[in-house]
Amino acid sequence: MSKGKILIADDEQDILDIISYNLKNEGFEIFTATNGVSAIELAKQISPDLIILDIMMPLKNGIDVCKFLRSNSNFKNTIIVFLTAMNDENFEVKGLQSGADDYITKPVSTRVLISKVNALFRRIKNEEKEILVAGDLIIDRKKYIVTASGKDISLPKKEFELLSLLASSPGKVFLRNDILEKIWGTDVIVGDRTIDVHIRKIRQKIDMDCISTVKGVGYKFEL
Amino acid sequence: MSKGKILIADDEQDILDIISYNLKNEGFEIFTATNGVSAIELAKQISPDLIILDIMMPLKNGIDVCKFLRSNSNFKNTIIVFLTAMNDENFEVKGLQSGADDYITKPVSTRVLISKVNALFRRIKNEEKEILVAGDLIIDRKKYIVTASGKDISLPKKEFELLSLLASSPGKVFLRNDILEKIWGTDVIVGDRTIDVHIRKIRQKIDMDCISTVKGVGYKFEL
DNA sequence: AACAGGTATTACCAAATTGTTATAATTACT
DNA sequence: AGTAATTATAACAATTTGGTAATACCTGTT
Repeated sequence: MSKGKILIADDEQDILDIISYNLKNEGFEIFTATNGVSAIELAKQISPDLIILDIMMPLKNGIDVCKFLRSNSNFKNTIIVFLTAMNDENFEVKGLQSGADDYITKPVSTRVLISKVNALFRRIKNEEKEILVAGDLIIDRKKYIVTASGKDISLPKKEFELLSLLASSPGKVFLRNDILEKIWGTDVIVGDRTIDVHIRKIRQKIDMDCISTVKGVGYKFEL
Repeated sequence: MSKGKILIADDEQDILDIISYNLKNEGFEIFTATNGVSAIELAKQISPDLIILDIMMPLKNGIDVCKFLRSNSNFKNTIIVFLTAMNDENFEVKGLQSGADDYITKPVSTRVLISKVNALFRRIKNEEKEILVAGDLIIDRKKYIVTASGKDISLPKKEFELLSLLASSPGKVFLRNDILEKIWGTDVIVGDRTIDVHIRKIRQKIDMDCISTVKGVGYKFEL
């Protein structure tokens, strides 16, 4: 059984080859596309676990592909990451805003690539884990209890869920919309500042510096 | 009676010592092995409830040990977890694929270790136990009798079942829905306040402070 | 039919949680 | 540096939730 299906889209054949080769060696099942349109086609057919998208591609660029996929509920649980050139600072934000989970900067070493991919796959499993551990923080989803530096902290439901969500994918930036959808649901409408306030309360209660703000995008949990 | 048998296999004596010490303190019965082969031998002899395996060990590595044990029906219900070094991204996935239930990253803090192990044990601690003991409370499911601080308390059916359910996984928060489903069944529809009232009666009768409310979530039994 | 034990419902109250608003602080951009 | 956009904060308001006690309902028994 393969470790998972990965779709890679890039217009440079060399890059496609290198990445494919290495990830195949790691035991992943690899599919490739050389432009945005065929990336989408292929994605629909094979339902990959992870999609690696180059930004600049013919027919449809990576960001548009990502937006399209994200708007399709079939890909709600698909991990999408971008391949970006080192210098393009902007794409990082744009990429994250379009709903990507992470990005990888080109050129990328084999080792980094592999460990990133493995880390991303690990995330899938984390979301349903009973106990999340991050540094000094233990989040016990069964007991509904958070332990920070040995002290039990009881968070009310919303705060707990929010922290739990963020901590389920350390490093991943969660868009405000995603957070709203996952914690509040689609039908409930709450004001703009609601998330901030909850984030603040969490930061206050567990006094660790582990939730950081990514302006214009969202929040992420880290270390 | 010990809280359970744990076999720890690691080639570094230091780690063995630290983990053993802490888990013994927690009331577990500890056995150790320093290589894969003797881990298997020992496992056969003592039938541990939980096996903690280092990946890199002499003679037979942790993954192979795990695969072997999993192929043996005697160990179908044994919990197997890996100890992995932080940087070994690969092994986590491979480990889980080989049939392990979880993994613990090295170095691990005492606190994390203990809560993980306890959580794992909670998994096997069946909800079908005949007699539940929690502190001063004895719940005899066959006789339908609860004894608190030596005094017998007779609870009516629903109250008994409710207490019995909560006490079957101390610490775990039971959602109202779960409770309704397990005690009342899916087809019966009862009002919103029903659970509360029963909880109240239980609290009243056994006068201990052992059922706590997690607002918006449910109830849990503790100490 | 009246009773009794167990179970469910209701309505009201208190309290915790959650959401909003207005204002300050920060950041990003020109 | 100045401006606009975004986020942080604190105080407040609204809502939800659970606790409580009294009451009604069932089912089987006498």
